[in-house]
Amino acid sequence: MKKVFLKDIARDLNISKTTVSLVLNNKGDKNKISKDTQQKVLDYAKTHNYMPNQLARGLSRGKSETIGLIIPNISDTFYAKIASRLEEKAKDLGYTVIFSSTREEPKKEAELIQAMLNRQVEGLIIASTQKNQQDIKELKKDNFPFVLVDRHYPECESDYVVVDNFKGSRVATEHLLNLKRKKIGFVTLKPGLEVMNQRLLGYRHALQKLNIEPSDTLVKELDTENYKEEMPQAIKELLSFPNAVDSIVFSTHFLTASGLRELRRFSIRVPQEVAIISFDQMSAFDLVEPPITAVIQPVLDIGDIALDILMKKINAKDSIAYSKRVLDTELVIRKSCGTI
Amino acid sequence: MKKVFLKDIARDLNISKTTVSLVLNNKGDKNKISKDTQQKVLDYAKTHNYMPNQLARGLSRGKSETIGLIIPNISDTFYAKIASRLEEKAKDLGYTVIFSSTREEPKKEAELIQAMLNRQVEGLIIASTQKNQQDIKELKKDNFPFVLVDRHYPECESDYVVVDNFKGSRVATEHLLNLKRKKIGFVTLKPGLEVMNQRLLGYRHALQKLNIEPSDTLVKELDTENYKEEMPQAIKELLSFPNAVDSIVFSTHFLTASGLRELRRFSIRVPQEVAIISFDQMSAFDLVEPPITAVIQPVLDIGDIALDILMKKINAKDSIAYSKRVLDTELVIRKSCGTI
DNA sequence: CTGAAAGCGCTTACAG
DNA sequence: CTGAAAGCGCTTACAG
Repeated sequence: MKKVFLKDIARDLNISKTTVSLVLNNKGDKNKISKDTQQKVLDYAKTHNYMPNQLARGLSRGKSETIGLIIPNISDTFYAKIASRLEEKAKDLGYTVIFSSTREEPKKEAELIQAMLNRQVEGLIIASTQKNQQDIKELKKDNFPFVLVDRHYPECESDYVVVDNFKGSRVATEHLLNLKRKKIGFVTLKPGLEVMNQRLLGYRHALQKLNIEPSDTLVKELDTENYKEEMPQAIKELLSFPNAVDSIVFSTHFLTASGLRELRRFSIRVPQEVAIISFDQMSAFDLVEPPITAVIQPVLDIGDIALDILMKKINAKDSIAYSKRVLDTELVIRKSCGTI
Repeated sequence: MKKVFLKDIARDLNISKTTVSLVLNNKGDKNKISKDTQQKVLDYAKTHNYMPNQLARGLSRGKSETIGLIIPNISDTFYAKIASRLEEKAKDLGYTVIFSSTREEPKKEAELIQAMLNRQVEGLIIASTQKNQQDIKELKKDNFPFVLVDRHYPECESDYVVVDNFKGSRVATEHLLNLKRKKIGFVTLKPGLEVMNQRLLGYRHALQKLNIEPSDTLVKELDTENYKEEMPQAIKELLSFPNAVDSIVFSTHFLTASGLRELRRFSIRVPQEVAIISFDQMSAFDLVEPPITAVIQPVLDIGDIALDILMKKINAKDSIAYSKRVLDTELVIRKSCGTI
């Protein structure tokens, strides 16, 4: 199959490249190209399987029909689901998505944004490291279309779609309190992510409402890279004096999985001795023993809404107001918190 | 930040675009551009944050520095991991990866391949629907660099890196047999995927070696789309006359998860009444009760090797011999098969 | 040492 | 109804 170009069609049909291009872009009627010519072009293109070079087209029209997705890690189920959804939706709109992972490194995030811009993406969807306000501001200044997902910069106005982390975490903690748990531990990641901070605040708030002063020793902050190594110590400390927790809130799915492994190793019965609850989940959390009660995020909605907003931005001539969406989480009660 | 182009640098520095381009592409020395000029260009580029338009560059050089990844579904943990690995490695080589999901539809696969070619990807990594030999052959004929992962076409020579599904499944079944299980069911997807076929054959082979004739009623083939709806019936049939299985092999991770849910619903004790083993796994399979014995695939290796092969193909002037890699799986024994 | 010019494969005002 | 020409932003033989 020889590759066929515009000029080949033009030559073989004895017409100009202009005419061919117009017809192929459905601008034949508007430009009053005779039905006859149009048909000839269409037929030729079909039989010779003509396919335009998107690089050339993009360069010429100044648009690439590509959007970029920047996330911490495509192999995290949460982001993979968002990516999957975005890709499906975007394809329907004629857009391709290119993705890249930051591995939580702000430097990489900065590079990736640049790389994507170089590739002339028309818009960006970013789950930021939240340590890169600089570049986000830059994008804003250039009026470049982008929407933040999962994580945004509270001090820096922009389009975003996130989840109410504070509330989700508060509700989770209250669930434990309602079940008469008093000593509630909180296992999370080292500060740096506003998302995690909000979850911590939600936990604190729930306790304070009941006049329980949340002791700092009840909060364990692990390193994103080394959480598996640090988990045993964290769990051990939570289990012993002065903590001796009767329940633990884990601030994200992989911490829950890791924490549960340790609880098992210490032969702690869940939920009898220690109840656990997870912010966010993995696909087998309902099969785990006990099935894990979790705060669920509306992943698909996040993808849908983010793309909607982005497309609006891309297609808007003038700058339009920011869309700020904060979605609710859902508490799925299984068995890891027991009953009263 | 105004965007700056080659011509801007040339104008401001009073030199030609040629010189600027040469310097920026590290061809300054080779072309004997004076150190002085080079430095000026570099400085200017740096301070003005010059970034080349990749569309233009790609068009001009005839290469896009992009590779395409076509998979059934990016939100499947298996493919997500491959994607993650590929992306990381590719980035180091200066390549961007664009991905798209086929949702197991051969028609979509065909479209996606075309779309990627239009975008001038330099190579393709494909986990095919295995119902699209047509397009694969086309790629071969055009001598276009591509490597098949996870699934290949046995009758159609090409580069590929897959796993020994037959052996993996045989080993899994033998594990059950060694534990004195006699009535072994097999839950898989409807025919169409050679991968699944191999796993079925591996299961059959293990039984036949012990002169057990594998009854067809022991094999349940579910629909990829509706497996959740079909699972209850399948499990029910396996549990009752004439099957009354004492163990089940599930041919892929999500079937295992779904099947286990049903076994629970029927209050079947695993592994006492029915042992289960899973081909492929999910991240929480070690936390499930009982922790699930599984055949593990070397995902990272698949990604690494596939990319290696692809890059070799891309960089080869002449056509080179096909690389056909069949990797071994690993049996991770946990508790879902019990002991003797 | 450096530059003018052609070319990559398209699109699109503009002219007739 | 249709075409010649310029242009998108680069790269790269070629000439001097």
